[in-house]
Amino acid sequence: MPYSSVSTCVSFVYELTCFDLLTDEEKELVANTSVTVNYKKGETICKQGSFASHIMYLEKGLVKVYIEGNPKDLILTITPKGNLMGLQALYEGNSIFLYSISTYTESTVRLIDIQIFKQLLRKNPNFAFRIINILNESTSQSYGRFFSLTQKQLHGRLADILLCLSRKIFKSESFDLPLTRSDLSDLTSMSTESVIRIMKDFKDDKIIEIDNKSITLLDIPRLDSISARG
Amino acid sequence: MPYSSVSTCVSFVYELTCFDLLTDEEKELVANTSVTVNYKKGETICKQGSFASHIMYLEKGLVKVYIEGNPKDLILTITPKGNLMGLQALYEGNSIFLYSISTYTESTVRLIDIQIFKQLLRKNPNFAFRIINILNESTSQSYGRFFSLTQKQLHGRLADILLCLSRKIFKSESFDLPLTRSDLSDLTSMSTESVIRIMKDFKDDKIIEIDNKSITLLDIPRLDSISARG
DNA sequence: CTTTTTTTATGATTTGCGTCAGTTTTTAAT
DNA sequence: ATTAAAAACTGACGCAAATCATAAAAAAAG
Repeated sequence: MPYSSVSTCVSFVYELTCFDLLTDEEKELVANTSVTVNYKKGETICKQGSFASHIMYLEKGLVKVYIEGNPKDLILTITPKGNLMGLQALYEGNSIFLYSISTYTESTVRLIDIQIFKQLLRKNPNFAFRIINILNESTSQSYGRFFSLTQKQLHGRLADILLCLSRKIFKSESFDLPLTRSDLSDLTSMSTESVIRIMKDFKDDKIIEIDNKSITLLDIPRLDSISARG
Repeated sequence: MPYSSVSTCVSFVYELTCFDLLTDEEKELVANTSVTVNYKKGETICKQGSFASHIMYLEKGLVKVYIEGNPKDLILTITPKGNLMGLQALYEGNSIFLYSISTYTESTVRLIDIQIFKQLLRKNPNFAFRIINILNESTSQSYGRFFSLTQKQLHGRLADILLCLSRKIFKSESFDLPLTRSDLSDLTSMSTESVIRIMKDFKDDKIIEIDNKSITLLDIPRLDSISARG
């Protein structure tokens, strides 16, 4: 199962910094032309289909990137602080957001004018190449998630998400989840009831421990095995 | 249903030409350092997980780009001639293919050394920006397919694929399918039997006409409606 | 042309998982 | 503290779609 080790929930690509590749002059240009905005929990940062005037950099918080659907949305990634968002809107012509983004927790976003960003791409090839790297890393993760959601059944999908949250977002086998079971059901493309049932299965099998919002992964090898078997 | 109009099967992004942005000198470099290779029907062009030494340009044929899974593969896109493949392997360090590619029909591929391609990206910012465009267009289509496969049920998924084949690949409402029902089942993430049954449903409802390998879309508005309803 | 293999087709059976309906617990608001 | 609302949980039920079994048709190989 080649994709079992690939992250299936997050865009954590942007630990690849890109701004350090800019000249001092270019950095200053970005600093002078960008602004930061605060969002409360649950607010929408950008809306699918709307005109993309900015590239966004998440300075603080946790957000979801999702395609709006009826009746259910498809969550593409969870993105923690330190990451660029909206890069897929970079086109030569006018561009629109492919997805909506809203916050799980209180967040701070730096808005970088997309024209200035494009200008940097055209002026600074190393910067452009770095952005290509970031886009490709993001695509790689997107494929991992794609595979998980289309080829695995419920237990495998939930195992994937728990492992990914633990490894990529919280970097600990024990963490406080700021997501509801309903959020998890969106993430795994399953019903809320199924999330609850499978969480209970995992708990009964001593694979995880749940205390209210706190989750501890007790048996990661078994989660990996469940993920691999699908 | 916002993604109903998005293509759900093909990477047809590369009608955006990129080579015309190269200088004559750069074009010559590509011409002198690349080779073409012929593949028979069913052959593998590149293998997921292997070292990516080349970017590939499909000069002739029809191929599938897919993630290998057990027991079923996940087809990411169908790609017709005139398109670049393997761009997602562009990394600053050594890179591996995220997916395998194999041919549906006899195909010809131009292999462009990945180091030379990277060199072009670093030297020619307009070229690099065009590649970003192509990658983003590809991602956009990938999301459309992602949405289709995860949020729609069988009839909607098959309608999506038939519409996409008609509009993007064959550019006609009548075409000879070089794919088997089993290929279609891989494309739609359903069982072969389900493909056959739903094709029959569509045929009985006079939505499509099937004569052996030849398919004609008789009622495209209804297919659109089935696609939109999921 | 004949045989073998692949593909297409169809019905019967099973099952994974969503939906619904109702209860308990937690969180938020007053 | 009290009430209201949201989230978590549980069981019963139904259905979409996979699996299984088997046969017919088409394609490929001999």
